[in-house]
Amino acid sequence: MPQSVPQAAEFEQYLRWPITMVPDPAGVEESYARANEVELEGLLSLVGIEPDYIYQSQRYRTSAYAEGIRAALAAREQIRALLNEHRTQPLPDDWWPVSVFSGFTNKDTTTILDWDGEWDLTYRCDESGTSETVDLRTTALVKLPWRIDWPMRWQFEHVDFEPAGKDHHSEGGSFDTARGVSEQIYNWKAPVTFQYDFISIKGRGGKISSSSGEVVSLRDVLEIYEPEIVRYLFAGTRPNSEFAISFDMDVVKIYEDYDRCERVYYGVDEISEKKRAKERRIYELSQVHKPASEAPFQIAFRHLCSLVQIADFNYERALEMARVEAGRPTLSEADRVRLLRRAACAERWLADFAPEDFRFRMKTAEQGLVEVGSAEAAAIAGLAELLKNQWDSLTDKALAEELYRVSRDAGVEPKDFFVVMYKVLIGKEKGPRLAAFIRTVGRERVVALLERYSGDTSSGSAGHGGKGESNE
RNA sequence: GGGCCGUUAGCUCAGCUGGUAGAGCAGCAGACUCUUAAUCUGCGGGUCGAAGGUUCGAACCCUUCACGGCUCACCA
Repeated sequence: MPQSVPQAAEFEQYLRWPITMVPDPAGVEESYARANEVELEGLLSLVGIEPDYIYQSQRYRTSAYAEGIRAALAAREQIRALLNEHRTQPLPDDWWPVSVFSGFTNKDTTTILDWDGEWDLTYRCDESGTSETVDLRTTALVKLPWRIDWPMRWQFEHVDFEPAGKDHHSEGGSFDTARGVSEQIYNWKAPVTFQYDFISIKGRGGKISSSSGEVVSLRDVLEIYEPEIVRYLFAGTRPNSEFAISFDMDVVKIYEDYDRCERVYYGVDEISEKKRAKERRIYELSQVHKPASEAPFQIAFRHLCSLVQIADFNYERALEMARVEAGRPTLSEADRVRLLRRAACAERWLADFAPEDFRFRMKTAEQGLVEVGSAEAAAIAGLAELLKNQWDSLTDKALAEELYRVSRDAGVEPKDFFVVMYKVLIGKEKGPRLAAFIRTVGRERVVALLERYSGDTSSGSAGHGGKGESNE
């Protein structure tokens, strides 16, 4: 019973039913099967995949496969022999190349009694003990098992290209037997194929496991990665090699890799001609829409993580900070849309997967003060003074130097001063590189936080404390 | 048991149709005293899992072996 079904007990009754007849647990779609289709189709379009869908359930429901099913029945012994080639246990004597759902209980617990050589199939419902004869041309109850269903559909839909996972491509796997069935029974040449490897998930903190039943879907991936980057993961990896979609620190690296690929594509980064051609192609394949004519404005993911937090998760403000930093007059609408989504991914990642070191929240003037010693208070006051008076002339580098000067003037070890500053600004002992951080946060906000320490002083002491927990 | 895929610098991996090996991260050093995977610069010699073979020449081809992982023989 999948985790996505909250009413597990109530749904017990549908076990062994065709999934197309099981109701949607959410009560929205016509069936559980359809609900899953709708979900997937919606997600696929987000990454730019918009196929014409063929619904097998409709094919079966309308008896479109009647000919194919009859052909399988007629070739019963031939198919049995083909399948037995790769089986440890030969198929039992009463085996038929079809499976039947009971018209009485909807379950697949049935026994086939007879086939008349044409369209009539007689079966018994094991639970009710009732028998009936159905016509293949009108019934929706008769299906082909996978290894026969697959080749039958190759012929029916005229499939000439179908890659598949390595489970199908193992010797004796379903592609193997399907090829035989397709060519010998259905007179259809097996499609061109290749084998792709599996994709795994990394960095979800051990929660993901088959035993817990937690499943990671494209939806989860898209909460962390932009659609283009999801495509990039696939475009940049050979199909037949395994890779993992990471939710841990690798996320930062993947974003950086993608951004570099983008810069190469637009000729911003120089690279050898050989590699360039490859990177360009990977970039093209990664796009959901046509690549823009101009290089998009980039904000590094890791930097955006900081900006988004400084801006208290107001994405627009985060982008505005980045724009100002980069000295750009404006942001194009396309850039805005893209970066807002990236900001949302950053927030999601910070909340769910980022190491603690990445996370912080700006202190507000309403929050209580942290304890600081008198010397430290003096240093803070000195810095506040400096920021008020010389803000416009301070570069990152100049400010960094001033930080040392200010703290030494007040008789505070720079190392301790940094700790105090982080506590004052974000309530932690560490944080982003201080000088650049202060400049990004902005004068008003920093000064407002610092000036609160100008008045009375208490005799606290700045404590130390190791902090090095990382999850793995 | 069969099949597939790996085994390249500490780590993660690139190396197209063979010409004697590379990128990121870490690490080290330096940008006046530094703080996290948000700055910049310089530095890395690893018997390319092992042994044979083909070749003028192999990490890339062939054979065998070792180790690791996945997969099939139930189901869609």
